[in-house]
Amino acid sequence: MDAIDLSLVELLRGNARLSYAELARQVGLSAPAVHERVGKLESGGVIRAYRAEVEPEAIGLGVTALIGIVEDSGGDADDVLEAFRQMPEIESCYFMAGVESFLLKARVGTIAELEQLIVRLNRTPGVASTRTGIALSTKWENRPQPLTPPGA
Amino acid sequence: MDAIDLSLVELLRGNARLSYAELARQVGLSAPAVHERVGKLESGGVIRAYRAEVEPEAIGLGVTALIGIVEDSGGDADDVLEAFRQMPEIESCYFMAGVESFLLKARVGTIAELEQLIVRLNRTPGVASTRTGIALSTKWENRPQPLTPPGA
DNA sequence: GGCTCAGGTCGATGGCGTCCACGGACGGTG
DNA sequence: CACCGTCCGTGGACGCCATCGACCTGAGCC
Repeated sequence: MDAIDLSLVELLRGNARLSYAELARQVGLSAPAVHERVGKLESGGVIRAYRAEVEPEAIGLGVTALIGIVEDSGGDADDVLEAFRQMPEIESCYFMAGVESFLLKARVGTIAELEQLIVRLNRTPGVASTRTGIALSTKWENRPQPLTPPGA
Repeated sequence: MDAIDLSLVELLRGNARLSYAELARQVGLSAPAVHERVGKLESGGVIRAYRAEVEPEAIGLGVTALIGIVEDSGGDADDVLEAFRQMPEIESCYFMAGVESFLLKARVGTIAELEQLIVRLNRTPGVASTRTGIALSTKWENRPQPLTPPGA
């Protein structure tokens, strides 16, 4: 992970469809060299995926909610997690410090679907209670921040 | 936005670096046709960006926090928003229903940096108080959910 | 019917991805 | 010091891909 790798990561976070030739020009290496570096970043787990970022409303997912989960004292966190994983509406899942063990970001089409999701969550074994906040609008999301090399 | 557009979006959400030729094979059109469709999806705002998804720890951003913001009664939400926008640590920003007007997802390198960020947030004009939760681990994030055509 | 337009296919061409052989820099070893 | 792997890069070659223009086809409308 040197400065060139960092530049490549930053370039690809900004635009994942840049060609290797273009990346090569930007970092001052040849295309095969860049190809190899990016390959190593991928297989080394630094780059996890390349994703198109889509306007959620355009694909019928207009409702965003953030849901805090309080765990049952007797429950097993792994089982709860597995149950969450089965629910495709849950886009993100964080294990949190605090009373609410999990924070979920969910995306659904309608408030009715959100209601159904919350019911399902509350019925899930290991879940004691839920607390839902609705996002009225998303100002921005997953904005890449400029990379400062570790130790700068 | 027909079924083919939806497939293209779904394919690109899964892997943004697919070639037009490969997309064409998957949806059963010619490459130029796919090229034109994807171009329209981009310029129509359905596809907002293509991003590489990076392991945050690998680029020195090991601490994830979710911060709720209570607004000052006298403040202007736009000014607050603009102040948030200037803080690169804030990756996502939702305008919420409820007492806490905003929910922020922030990513920093160390707890010390998080402390500094919280101090800056509390000093921001228009911000009455903040409430910070720390993510101990990210189970998953921005998982694309299977697309169901609107009305299915 | 015949016009027009949207949206597709086909063919050509220049650039790109990717494989391979080669070469210099570096560090450990007789 | 000379020697020799190893790492990491370059340059060339070749086939595939992106992209443009020309043409085709079906739907909607005078």
